[in-house]
Amino acid sequence: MPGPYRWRKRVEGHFCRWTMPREAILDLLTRTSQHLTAKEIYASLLQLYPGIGLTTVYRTLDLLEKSGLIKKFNFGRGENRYEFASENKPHHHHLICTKCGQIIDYSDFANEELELVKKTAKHLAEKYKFIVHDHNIEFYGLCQQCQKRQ
Amino acid sequence: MPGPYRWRKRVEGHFCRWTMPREAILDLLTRTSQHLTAKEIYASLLQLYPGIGLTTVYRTLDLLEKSGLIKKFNFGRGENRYEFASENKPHHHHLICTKCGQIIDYSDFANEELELVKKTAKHLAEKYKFIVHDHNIEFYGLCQQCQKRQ
DNA sequence: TTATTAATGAAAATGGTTTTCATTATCATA
DNA sequence: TATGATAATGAAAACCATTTTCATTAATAA
Ligand SMILES: [Mn+2]
Ligand SMILES: [Mn+2]
Ligand SMILES: [Zn+2]
Ligand SMILES: [Zn+2]
Repeated sequence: MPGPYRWRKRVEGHFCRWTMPREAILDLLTRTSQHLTAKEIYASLLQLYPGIGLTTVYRTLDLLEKSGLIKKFNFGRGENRYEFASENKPHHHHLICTKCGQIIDYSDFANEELELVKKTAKHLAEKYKFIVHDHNIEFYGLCQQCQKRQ
Repeated sequence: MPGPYRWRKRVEGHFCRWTMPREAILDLLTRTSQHLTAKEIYASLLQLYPGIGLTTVYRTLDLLEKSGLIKKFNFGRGENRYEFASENKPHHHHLICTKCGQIIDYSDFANEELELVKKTAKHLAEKYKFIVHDHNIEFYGLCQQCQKRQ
């Protein structure tokens, strides 16, 4: 019920009404570096905001994604994961451990990668008349811990 | 019940027993250029093999994927899609239309891409002690038809 | 303050996938 | 070729992330 609505101004125009659950969900995502599922977000907010519903979490995540404030990922483990996105935050991709599910953000070789991505996107636009809006790059393998334990 | 079991020899060692459903599913995937869902495979085989069960399709796809004969993709539309994979088949990535779901294979700039991927993988191995086994690149956007209609 | 109606949350529904379990079919062995 | 051990199958039920429904609540404009 409280809430200074820190995000209201930055979010104006995207939403008809700005509410407590929306504030809480967006705020949580801006504070964590993790890639959370809807259930994890729900569980985390339940302490602060006992009345919140999982349905609202799903609906809010959809809205936030559609307005470009967050990004949705499916790392192939059944549930979607979300992370905050903004212009300030540097463009990055993911390293996914196929054993434990750990996700590492990396942005190495961002320039070279961007160059290749741009070039490819331009080429694909010509060859297939396909307009590229976004791209996704991910590496799959084993994290350090999972290499150790066999 | 018939079936010359065309794939048995190439598949030896991966499976305890080679069966009609396994032959049929693998054969279908080698014959199509599409990225099929379990249900699509099931529907397609039902004509040829009326007794087949969707459960078996799911189980077989898991096995085929684990033995590296096919690849599993989640293009963010709820169901997984599968495609045949082999050394002969050139390495490629995907262009996904976010409106109609069409999937286009492309392998342009494969050399440059592979170079960057290798370099990045090596760097990530050093920096994060992460062993890269595979990678995935996809472009999202609008196909030609979907650009036209609106 | 009030009225409008967008947003919420509980419960039920949905849909892809997995599990269970009795039956069937494969294949090594005789 | 016949046989037995057991891997594989398929129908039904369970599972689980997500969506839909609908009565209630709360945000905002007037
Ligand atoms: Mn990330
Ligand atoms: Mn493909
Ligand atoms: Zn790991
Ligand atoms: Zn399209």
